[in-house]
Amino acid sequence: MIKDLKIHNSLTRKKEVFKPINPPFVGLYVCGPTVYSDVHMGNVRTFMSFDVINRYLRHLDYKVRYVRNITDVGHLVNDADDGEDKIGKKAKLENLEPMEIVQRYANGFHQVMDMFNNLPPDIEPSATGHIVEQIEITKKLLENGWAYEKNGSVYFNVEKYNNSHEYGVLSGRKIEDLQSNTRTLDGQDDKKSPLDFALWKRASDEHIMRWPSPWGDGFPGWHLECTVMSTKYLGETFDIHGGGMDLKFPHHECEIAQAVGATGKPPVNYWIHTNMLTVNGQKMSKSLGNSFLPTELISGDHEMLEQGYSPMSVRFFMLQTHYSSTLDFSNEALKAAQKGYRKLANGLKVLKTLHFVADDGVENEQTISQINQLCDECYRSMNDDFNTAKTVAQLFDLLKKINSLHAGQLKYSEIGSAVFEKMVNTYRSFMVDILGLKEENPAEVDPIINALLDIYRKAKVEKNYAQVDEIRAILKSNKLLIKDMKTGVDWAYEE
RNA sequence: GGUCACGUGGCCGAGUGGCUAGGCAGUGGUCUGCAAAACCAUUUACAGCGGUUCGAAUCCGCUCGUGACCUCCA
Repeated sequence: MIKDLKIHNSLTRKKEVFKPINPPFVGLYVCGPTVYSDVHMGNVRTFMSFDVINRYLRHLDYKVRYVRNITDVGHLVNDADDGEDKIGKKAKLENLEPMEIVQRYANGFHQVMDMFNNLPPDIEPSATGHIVEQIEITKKLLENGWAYEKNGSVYFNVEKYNNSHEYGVLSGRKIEDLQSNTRTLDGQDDKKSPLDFALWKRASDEHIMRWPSPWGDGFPGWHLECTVMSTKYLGETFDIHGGGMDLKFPHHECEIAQAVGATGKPPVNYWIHTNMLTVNGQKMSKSLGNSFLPTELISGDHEMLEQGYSPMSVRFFMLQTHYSSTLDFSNEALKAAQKGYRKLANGLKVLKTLHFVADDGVENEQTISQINQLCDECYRSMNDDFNTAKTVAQLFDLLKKINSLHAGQLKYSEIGSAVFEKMVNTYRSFMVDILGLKEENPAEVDPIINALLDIYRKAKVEKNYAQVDEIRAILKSNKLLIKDMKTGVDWAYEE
């Protein structure tokens, strides 16, 4: 297996050969959702990108520990001293316990992840489950002199940190620029500098989510949870940390500062940031009101959608683009993706019926080397910073060979059994295991279709074309096609 | 305003110094009772201007345009 994986490291802004700290083990941490509302398709894109990364690392036989958190406290609506917690706010609005909100949206999130065929993480820790650890690291940062307490809140002293370390390494920012550009927000009197961020916040009397601490009742700051949970389960320095590009600053920058402040070590070797999903060129976000929910996309029940699109079509749509590029949503692009996915899925279906049999074909060196190259290129593409778009292109080319075999245009003996097996295995493992594109339609329809096909065959032999056309129409109305080939009759998903 | 990306054919999107990306749509062909599917072939490109180079979509500069981050955000 070709195993020279390169990853674009956001920290160095370069493509680097991936070297795990402790092979074959790999630690992968991805910032999960804040469960105060439904996840939208933009969120889904990020988690899907990391799903493929996780799947590919496993395919390369790395022993991955994939940690993706659930943020259930500490994420504030704004940065003011009396800033409301997102979950607490929603709980008040709906008159529910905060943990009911958390449970509801966490459940929804899991359903969506499952629907798009994302593998679950190995550990899914929550912020509220790690309050003790967050208090401990806050104490440590106070001890080390990187933090200060004011009125029951504890803040990280960014300017002091920047004197001996580089705050802004990840996002490429200079503290002077930040200082001159930071907008003045109301109610930040407790902070020495607007750049400082909260490690621990004092809870006002009406604040629901609160825990006792050495500084009084309060709750942890948002950035702290990821530092605590990533290092707890993956070590003080671990391999890969991922998230959406919009988390680069300030969230991930703060994580680095906290971790370095607490342990003296950089927390992460490779940072991976995925790009945004856009709608008409603009970032999909709840505040802009241009976001689709997964359910809306699938049902087509949204004013901007002309029709519904199946989860696997959407997955394919996203994988046709590199994770680091923006991807724009449009009905045209989605329709094209739906057809493309069906075509690939039909390949998966065809594969089940293909078995190598020695026939009268003559070994064809050119075809053989072509197939070998395509298979190798699948690995090379994925090794090149998880280039799924390029990998998909190889799969389409492999599919042509598979379809040629199926239709009798290419003979088995032209490629030989070894190459045949390689082709079949490569196609299947890249489609199913690595890209996570499974067959969407239930296989249980098979016996009924086969019975219809028997009648169809008989009608064709008897030249009863009226009945032939009728059967085609019946299947077509169920979005299935009949394929007449030299080698026989088969069915396929309509494209 | 600061920082950083991006601008590829009808649409979506890879590529990043010389070698066909791919998908969708279109056109021609093979096959077929007719189709469809499948396969084969094929048309429309690298925002503009200048520079480096034997050679640039790819590197450099400028111009124009779009976006992201700088505030919660995947």
